[in-house]
Amino acid sequence: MDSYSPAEVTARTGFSIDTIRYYERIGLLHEVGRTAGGRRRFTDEDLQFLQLLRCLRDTDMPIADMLRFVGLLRAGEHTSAERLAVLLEHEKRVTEQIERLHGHQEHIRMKIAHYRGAVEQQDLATV
Amino acid sequence: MDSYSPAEVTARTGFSIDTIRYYERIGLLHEVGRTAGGRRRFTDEDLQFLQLLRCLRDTDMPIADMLRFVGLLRAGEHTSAERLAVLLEHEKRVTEQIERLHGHQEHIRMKIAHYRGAVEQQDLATV
DNA sequence: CCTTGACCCGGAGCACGCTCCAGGTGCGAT
DNA sequence: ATCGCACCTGGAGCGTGCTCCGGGTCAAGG
Repeated sequence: MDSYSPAEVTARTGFSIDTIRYYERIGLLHEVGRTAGGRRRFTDEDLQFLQLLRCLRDTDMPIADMLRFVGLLRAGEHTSAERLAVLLEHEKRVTEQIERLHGHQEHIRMKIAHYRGAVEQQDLATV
Repeated sequence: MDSYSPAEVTARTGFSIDTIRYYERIGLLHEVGRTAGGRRRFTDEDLQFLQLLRCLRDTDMPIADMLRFVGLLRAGEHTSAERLAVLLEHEKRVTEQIERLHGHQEHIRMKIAHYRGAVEQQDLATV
C-alpha cells in the first residue's frame, strides 16, 4: 500500500482533514496528488512529512517557524546547515521547556504536599 | 514594604498590567485594594496569589481551570480536598507533558544526527 | 442505476488569551 | 502651581491555529 485516503491520513497523523487542508493552503504542506475525480491521495512520503509536522507541532514549534523549515527543505540540498540550525535551536527550546516544567512541577508538588499535610490554611496567601 | 504599585507588580510577576486587569475582570483575581485616588495597591498576598497564577499558567493550565481552582479557594476550607484533586490532576498533566516532550526531543535529536551525519538526503521523505 | 457517505471548495467563524486605544485623572518631583 | 508620567476605564481589536458551513461532487456497495 502506498496511497492513502484523507480518512486514513487523519487516522494515522491525528491531523483533521480541515487542518491538512489548512496546511496546504498556507503552503506548509505541498499540493497533494489527486485522483481523476479530484480527491486527495497521500503517498508514504506525504505521511512521513505530516509526521514530521506532528512532531514539531507537538513540541510547540510555531507555524511560522515550520514554514521557514519547509522553505529550506524545498530550497534544496545547500540549506541543510541552516535546517540543522533551526532544529538545534528548536531542540534547545524544547529542553528549556522541559526544565521549566520540572521547576513548576516541583512548585505544584509543594502545594500538593501543603494540602496533604496542613489543612489549617485560612486565606489565599497560603495556597 | 507591604504595598506595591502596578509597575512593581508587573516587574515581579511578569504579568502586564493589562493582563492583571483582564484577570480582575474575569474574576480570576479578586478586586485589588485602591488608593484614595483609585490607583491599585497590591499587598504581599496579592503578589503571592499572582505567583500562583504564574505557576499554573506557565504549566499551561487553561484559564477556565484556574477559575475553578480559585472558586474553590473562595468557597472556603471544606473545598481543600477538591483543590488537592485539581492540583493532582494538573500535576499529572504536567508530568505527561514532560514525557511527551522527552519523546519528541528524541525524535528531533535523531533528525539532528541525520543532518550532521549523512548529507545525502534528496527529498522530503528523508527529513 | 441509485444510494450514501466520504470528499471537494472558498470563505466565514471561533476559542483563547491577551493587547491596544482614546480620553481622562492622580500624584510625586521640581 | 505645574509638569509629566503612571495610572484609570470600557470596549474594540488582534494573532494563532484551527474548525465549521453550505452547497456541490465523486465513487463504492447493493
